[in-house]
Amino acid sequence: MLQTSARLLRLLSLLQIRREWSGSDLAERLEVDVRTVRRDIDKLRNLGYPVNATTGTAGGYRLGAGAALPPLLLDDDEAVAVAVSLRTATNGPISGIEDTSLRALTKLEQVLPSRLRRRVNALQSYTVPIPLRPGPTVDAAVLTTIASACRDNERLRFDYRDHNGTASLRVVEPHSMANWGRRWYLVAWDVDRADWRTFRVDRIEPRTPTGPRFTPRELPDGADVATYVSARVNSATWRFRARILMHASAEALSDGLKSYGALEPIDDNNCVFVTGADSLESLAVYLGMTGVDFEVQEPPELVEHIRELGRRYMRASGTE
Amino acid sequence: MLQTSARLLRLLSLLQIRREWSGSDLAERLEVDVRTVRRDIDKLRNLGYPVNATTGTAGGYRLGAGAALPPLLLDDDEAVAVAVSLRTATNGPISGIEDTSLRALTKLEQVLPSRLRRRVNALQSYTVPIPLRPGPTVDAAVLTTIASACRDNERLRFDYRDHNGTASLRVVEPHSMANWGRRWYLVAWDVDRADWRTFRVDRIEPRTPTGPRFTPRELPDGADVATYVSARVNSATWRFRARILMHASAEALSDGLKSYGALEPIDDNNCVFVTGADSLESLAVYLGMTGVDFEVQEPPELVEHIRELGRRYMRASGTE
DNA sequence: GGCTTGAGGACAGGAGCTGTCCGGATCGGG
DNA sequence: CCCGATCCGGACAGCTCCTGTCCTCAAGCC
Repeated sequence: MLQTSARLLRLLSLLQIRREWSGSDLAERLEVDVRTVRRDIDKLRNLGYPVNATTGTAGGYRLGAGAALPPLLLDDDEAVAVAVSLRTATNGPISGIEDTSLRALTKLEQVLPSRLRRRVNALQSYTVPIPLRPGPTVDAAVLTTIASACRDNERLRFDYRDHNGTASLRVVEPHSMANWGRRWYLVAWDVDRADWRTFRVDRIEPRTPTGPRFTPRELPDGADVATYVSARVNSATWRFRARILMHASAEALSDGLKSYGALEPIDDNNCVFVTGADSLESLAVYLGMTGVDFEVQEPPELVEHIRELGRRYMRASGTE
Repeated sequence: MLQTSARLLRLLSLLQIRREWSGSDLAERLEVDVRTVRRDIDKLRNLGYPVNATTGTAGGYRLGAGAALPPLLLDDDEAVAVAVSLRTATNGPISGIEDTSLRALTKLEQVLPSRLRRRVNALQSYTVPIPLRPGPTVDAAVLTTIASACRDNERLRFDYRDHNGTASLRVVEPHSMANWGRRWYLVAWDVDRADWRTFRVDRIEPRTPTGPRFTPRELPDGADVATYVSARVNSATWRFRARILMHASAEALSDGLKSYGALEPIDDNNCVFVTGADSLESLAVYLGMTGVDFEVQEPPELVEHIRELGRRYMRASGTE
């Protein structure tokens, strides 16, 4: 019965909007009898969604936290907020959830009405262009395009700049994407070259529309994606590797720095911070945030950037 | 029929997992006849969800973007990713969606199974504690607690430090929260003081559990929340206001700085950057990111922080 | 103890769901 | 050009189960 199913969804939606509902309130909103509401609540419970009820004068129904997640019923604004947040998270400061965020984002964007998509894009343009972590950021729209193609086994055409800067047009059968370090990689079968290739996503410019569907291939030697990608890009994750002697204990710095690199304790007043970066400028700025004195051990070029920054600050403070 | 409703949800879920499904695939997964699948697809269409179908050999069903957003069916990992992203967004670098993110987050956390909630908290602890924007950050857990209480008309008890640092225990009937500048404010009826009060959320430490429900009151003079809050906190948004003379054109800096403050053009090589901050240290660091020479016009105390930062960089580069 | 709220059994009428069988339309490939 | 695969939708019979009504019981709150 269409009415019944739709009503169940509406009921779930109502229970998500406000915590506590009385049976008669729900009956009024759903335009059915109170008895039917009770039965619907029962149905939800049978479906695994825990609806807690309290009797008495201040009684009512409330949706609780159960074993499984009920379908999320978002309104327009909320959907936009979720999409924008997820887009930021795929480039974001929290490591370990980039690929899952991307999966959720792909799911959401597939069904996002176009008027909402426009709002997401508009809001996204306010994103802070100065990355908190050094390194290039990847366009979230590109990520979702590629992720969809991977998921749906659709051929992909894109312009690619390789590490020398030479451009080429590629037609590939995308296999999967991997998040390594701060970068995204696409593993795909290059149709023209008839071989497997690994592409850096920040160098990809997809062309629309995507191509026809294909039957997926196995990776050579039955390798899984993580090992395959790491074997190929391991060495080249960062342009620069840096070692900094910090004049503070490893514990004191741990909160702020541990997600950016490794801290090797020396004594109560010193430790070594090992990290990587693509841009020495941003690394130099970042070191200033720590509020701690430091000495650069590697790379020597970093010293020059730090001296330049120091001079700029001295000029700004009028102490040449 | 319970089976039917559940099957509709599963169908919607399947259509969100993969883009393209053939009718027989769906029939197999749902363990019903192909004819029933067709009827279910029809039901979804009647419910307003656009399911596009293509005929022919490479045909199939796919869920399209329609007028309304279908219920999102997330798996565990995705739900965690969404929650973490939203939590970050409430403190995040994108202005204009904080309150909506919070609403969506409240919705999600209410139904989040506890095992997932633990994972969200674990991941959240990796959040970068150095804020990109100057100013205190607010704990997302506190925000959702207060937002729930506002939504459900439940009394709230919390410890509060006022601007002098004196602590007090408050019992309030929360009315609503507002996001102003980089801060969160709670507008509430203070039960003990029998009057309206505005609290800064970053100074609130909620006590559990929340109190009993109450019947909501109107704000005095029928004011709306935005004007009410802005009238009270307008002057005190930032601890410091700063004017910086930047040695670059306003256009050149616009991309990076416009969301942090106002840029007043002077000529092709100079402009004034007007902004606010709670911490002069972070403002000093932030100015270094611009890569441009500058002079501080206000406040004078900022100069000292900049000089200190400059000295630290000079020491680090071995140029005392 | 009275009031309010949720829980749930019984029942009758009817709405709608399901599987089966069928003919039609469209697309792609041999 | 034809064949096979796919989606589309009407007809029909059987039967599930949904809905409103009426009723009794249990649990909180004042």
